[in-house]
Amino acid sequence: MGEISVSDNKQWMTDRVSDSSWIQEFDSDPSEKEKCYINVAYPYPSGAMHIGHGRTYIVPDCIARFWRMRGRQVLYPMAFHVTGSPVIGISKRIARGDEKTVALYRDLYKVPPDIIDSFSDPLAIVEYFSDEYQRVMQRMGLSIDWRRRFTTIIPQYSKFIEWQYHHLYNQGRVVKGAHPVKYCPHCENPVGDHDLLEGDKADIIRFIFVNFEADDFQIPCATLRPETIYGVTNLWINPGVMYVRALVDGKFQLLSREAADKLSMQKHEVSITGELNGAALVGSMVSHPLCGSVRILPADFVDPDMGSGIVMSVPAHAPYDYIALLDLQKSGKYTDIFPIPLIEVQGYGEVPAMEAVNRAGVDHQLDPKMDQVTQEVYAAEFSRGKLLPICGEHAGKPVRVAREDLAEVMEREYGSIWFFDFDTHPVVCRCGSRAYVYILDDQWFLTYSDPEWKREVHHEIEKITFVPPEVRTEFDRTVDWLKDWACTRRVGLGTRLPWDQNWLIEPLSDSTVYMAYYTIAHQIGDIPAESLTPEVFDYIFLGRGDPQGLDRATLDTLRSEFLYWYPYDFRFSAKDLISNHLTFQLFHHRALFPDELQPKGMVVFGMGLLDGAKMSSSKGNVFLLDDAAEEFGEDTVRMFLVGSAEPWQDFDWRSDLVSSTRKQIDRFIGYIHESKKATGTNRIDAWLASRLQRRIVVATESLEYFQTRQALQEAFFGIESDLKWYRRRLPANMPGGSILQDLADVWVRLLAPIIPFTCDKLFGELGHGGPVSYAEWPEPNPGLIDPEIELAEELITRTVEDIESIQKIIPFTPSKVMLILAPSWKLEVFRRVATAEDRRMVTKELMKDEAMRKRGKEAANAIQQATKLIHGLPPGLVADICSLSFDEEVIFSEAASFLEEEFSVTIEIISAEESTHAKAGMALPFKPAIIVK
RNA sequence: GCGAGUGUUACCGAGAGGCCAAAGGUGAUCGACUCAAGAUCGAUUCCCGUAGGGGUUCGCAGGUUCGACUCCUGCCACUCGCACCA
Repeated sequence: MGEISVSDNKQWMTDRVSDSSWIQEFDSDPSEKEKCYINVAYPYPSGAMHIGHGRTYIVPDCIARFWRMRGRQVLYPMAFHVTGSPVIGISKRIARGDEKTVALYRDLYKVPPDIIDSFSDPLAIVEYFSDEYQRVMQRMGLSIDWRRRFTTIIPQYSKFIEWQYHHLYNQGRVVKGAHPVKYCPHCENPVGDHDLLEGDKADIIRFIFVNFEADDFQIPCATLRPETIYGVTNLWINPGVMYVRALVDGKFQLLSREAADKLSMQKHEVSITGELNGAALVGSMVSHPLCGSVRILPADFVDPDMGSGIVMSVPAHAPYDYIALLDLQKSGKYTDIFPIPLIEVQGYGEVPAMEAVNRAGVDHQLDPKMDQVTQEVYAAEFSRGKLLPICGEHAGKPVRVAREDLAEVMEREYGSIWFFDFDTHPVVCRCGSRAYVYILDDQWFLTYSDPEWKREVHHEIEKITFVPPEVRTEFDRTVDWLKDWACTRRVGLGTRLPWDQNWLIEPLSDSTVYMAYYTIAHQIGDIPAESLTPEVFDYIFLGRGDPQGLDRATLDTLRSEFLYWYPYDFRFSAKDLISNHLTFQLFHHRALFPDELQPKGMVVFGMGLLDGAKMSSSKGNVFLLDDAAEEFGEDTVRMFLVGSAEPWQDFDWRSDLVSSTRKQIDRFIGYIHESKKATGTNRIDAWLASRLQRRIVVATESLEYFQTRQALQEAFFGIESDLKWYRRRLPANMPGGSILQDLADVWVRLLAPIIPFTCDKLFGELGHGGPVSYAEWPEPNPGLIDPEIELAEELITRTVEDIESIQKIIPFTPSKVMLILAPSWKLEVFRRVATAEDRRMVTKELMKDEAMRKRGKEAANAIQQATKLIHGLPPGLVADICSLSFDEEVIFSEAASFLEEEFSVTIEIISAEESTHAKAGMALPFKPAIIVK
C-alpha cells in the first residue's frame, strides 16, 4: 500500500519522460538570477551512445541540477557535431555492403533495416543518431535546453564559422603552407592514423637529398645527416636492384623506382626515361663538391624502398657503413678506402663507428645489436659532437647546428631537395593500398606555433579553474608543444573557407567557440543565413558596428542574451581532448573575445571501462546507455555513473555493482516511505538532526567542487548510516520521531540532482508541489548543530565498540557489564595534557598543583595514560573533549537501558572512587574501565 | 621514445607525517526473518589473543624522521595524449 517498487517507479519514469512539460522544464532564459553556464563537448553522432558517453553528459547534469536548486539560472545546452568525414566512410561501406559495418549498425546499434538502407546517405546517419542521442538523453533525465539544439552544418552555424575565420584570417592566424601528410593514392585523400590498416604509428621523417654527379646524371642519396658529406668515402648501391633513370624537376637522376614514385607524390616533376641495373654502376666514380670523387660499391643491405635506394657511406660515423666496408675489405677488395672522421665526440676516439662496433662485439652486418649501436653513435654525436677542421668553414660547430647549416647549403648551392618518408614500413590504407607521404602545398594552417599567441593562452590558463587541478600542467605542456594546425580539408561535411572555397574547415577547427553560439542558437534558427553577415556577429559578440539588414531590436536581444550567459562557467570533457580540442578552444577564445569573456573553468573526465576492459565500439565491447537504462533503470544508471568514482577518475562499469546500486535506491525509497508514519520525539532526535546538518554541509561542498562521488557518499551512505544508528538507539518498538519527516524532506532534495526521477516522485508524495528540480537546496541550520549531544553519542559508540571487542574474545556469555567512570580530576589531567604546549613538561607543571601532588604516583600514571589516549584519538575529538562540557554519569545512565538491550546484560555504572576493582584505576575520561562478567 | 597522471587490504575506492589494520561500497561467511528461495536486517571478513591488546601490511628498493600509506631518490607496472582525427 503506497509502497513503490522499482517496477512502479519505472512506469513513473516512463510517464515522466513522455510528459512534454518535463522536456521543456529546463528551457533557460536570461533572468535576474545569477547565471551558471555549463557545457560539454558535443557528440559526433555516428553511432549509438554507450555508458561512457552517458557519464560524460550525466555528471554535468548533476552539477546543473545542483546549481539550479541553489537558485542559479542554469544553462545546459546540447548540439551535434556533424562536421568531418567519418560518416562519409561509414556510408560508403554500408552502401557497398561491408559486412562488418552493417553488422555493427544492425546488431550492436540495433538500427532498423529500412533505416540502415538510408545510410548510403551520410546525412541520414547523423540525423538518425542525433535524434537517438536526444531521445536517450531525455530518457536519462538530462536537464538540457533543447531549443538550442543545432548541428554544425546548418547554414546559420556556417555563417558563424565564417565570422570566426574572417577574424582569424584578418589577424594573420590562418596562413597557407606546405605540409607532408599520409596519403592514399587510391582514395585520393590524406589518411589519418585511424584510417590505416598498418603503420598507424609511422612517423614522417624529412631527409635531404645529397646529389652526387655521375657522367650524365645525378645520383641522389637521402640522409638525415648532411654534415657527414665531409666524411663520405663511397656510395652503396644494391647490385640486384633495377634502378630507373628519371627526369626529376628537369634534372636527370638515377634512383630506385620506389623513390621516383614517392617523389612524384611530393610536388616534384618526375618522368622515368629508362632503367639501369645496380650492378652496372658498381665501381664507377661519382663526385660532390664537398667530398670530391668517390666510388660506388655494391651492398645487398641497401633497400630500394628506403631513401633514393642509393646510400652515401660514412664509415667513420655510421656503424652500418663501417661494417659493410669491412666485409668487402675482408675479401681483399677496396682496401684503399679508409674511414674519414669529421666529428669529434667526447668518449670516443677518432673513428666512433669502429669503436662502438668493437665495443659491442659486433662483427657482421646482420647482428641484431647493429640498430642499438647505430643509435648510440648518432645520439652521442648529435648531443656532444663537434665538426673537425676537415669541414672547412663549418669546423668547430656542434653537430646539431652544422646539420641545419649544411642542409641549407645543400639546398641553396647544390640543388638538393627534401625527401619525405615514413620511419617504419609498410603503411597501408584501410582500402588496402599502400600509403605515401604526400605534400599538400596549398594547405591552410592555424598558427598555433605563434609565440605571442601561446603566451596569451598560457596567461589565460593561469586564471582558469581546473578540475582536477593537476591537469593545468598538461594544458601548459600542450600549448608549448602545439605546432601549426592544418585546419582545412578537401572532403567531408562542413563549412567552406570563406576566401578559398576549395577548402572545408576541419572538424577540430570549427568547434572551438560554439559555446558562444549556444547562447543565441534558439533565436537565430529562423533568421535567413544570408542576413548573418560577419557584421551581425560582430554586433552580437563584440558589441561593435552598425549592421544593416537585421532590425536593431533583434540584434540587441541576441547581444544581451550572449552577454548574460558569457563567459561560460565550466566546460566538461574527457581527458583525451586536452591535447587538442580543449586547448584549441582556449586559443580561439583568446583570439576572438575580450578579456572578460574568456573561459572560466574546465572539468576533465576520466575514461570508462566495461568489466575492467576498455570500451570500444569497433571491438563490440560496449554497453549502450539505452540498454543500461532498460535493464537497470535510469536513476540506477545515473547514480552508478556519478557515484562509482569521481568524475576525473576512470570508472569501471560492473553489472554486479550496478545491481546493488539499484537496491540502494529501493532502500532509500523505503526509508522515505517509512518516515511518513513517524511522529513524536525521542532523546536521540537532536543527535540525528545535528548529524544531518553536517551531511548537508559536506554534500553541498562536494558538489561545489564537482565531487559527485563524495557527495553521494555523504548524501546517501552517510545519512543511511546515521539513520541506522538512530534506529538502533530508539527504544524498543518505537517507530522513530517526526524528525524523520524533516530528514526525508532534506534527503530527497539532496539526492535530487543524482536520481531525479525517484526524488521527483517522492517529493510529490511528501506533499510538495512542483518538480524537485526547482526545489530549494537544503540549507544547513546551524541552530540544530549540537556538538555536545554528538560528543555524548560518540562516547556511547566508542564504549559499545569496546564492549563488543571484549565480548568477542571472552569464552563465556556475559550477564553483566560494569562501567567504571573516571574521576573528574582525571578529566582535568586530560585537558591539561591535551592543551599543553610542550607535553614533555606536563608532568612537572601539573605536579606544581597541590591537589595533584597529593595523589602522587596515581597522578603521574594518569598523566601517562592520558597522553597515550590523546595520542590515539582524532584531534577534533580531543578538542571537543577539552572545550565541551559533558557528564559521563548522566550520559551512561541515560544509555543504560539501550546498552542492556544491546548486549542482553545488566549494566552497572559506578564511579572509580567508589570501586575497589583492580581495573578501576584504568578508567579515563572518554574511556571508562569495562568489566564484563 | 616524449609529455601528463596513477599504483591501498578478495574487488572498487577513501586516506596525504602520529587519529590507520586503514572510511564507504561490493563480494564472501555466519545469524535473524521465511515452508523455501529472494529481498531485508544484524555480525564477521590480514594474523594471533579468555579483556578493549599485540604482530605483519598500503607496487619494489633505499633514504629523511622519535615516528612514513603519507615526504625524498631510484626502479617496475598501468592509464591517457603524441596531430590533421572525432
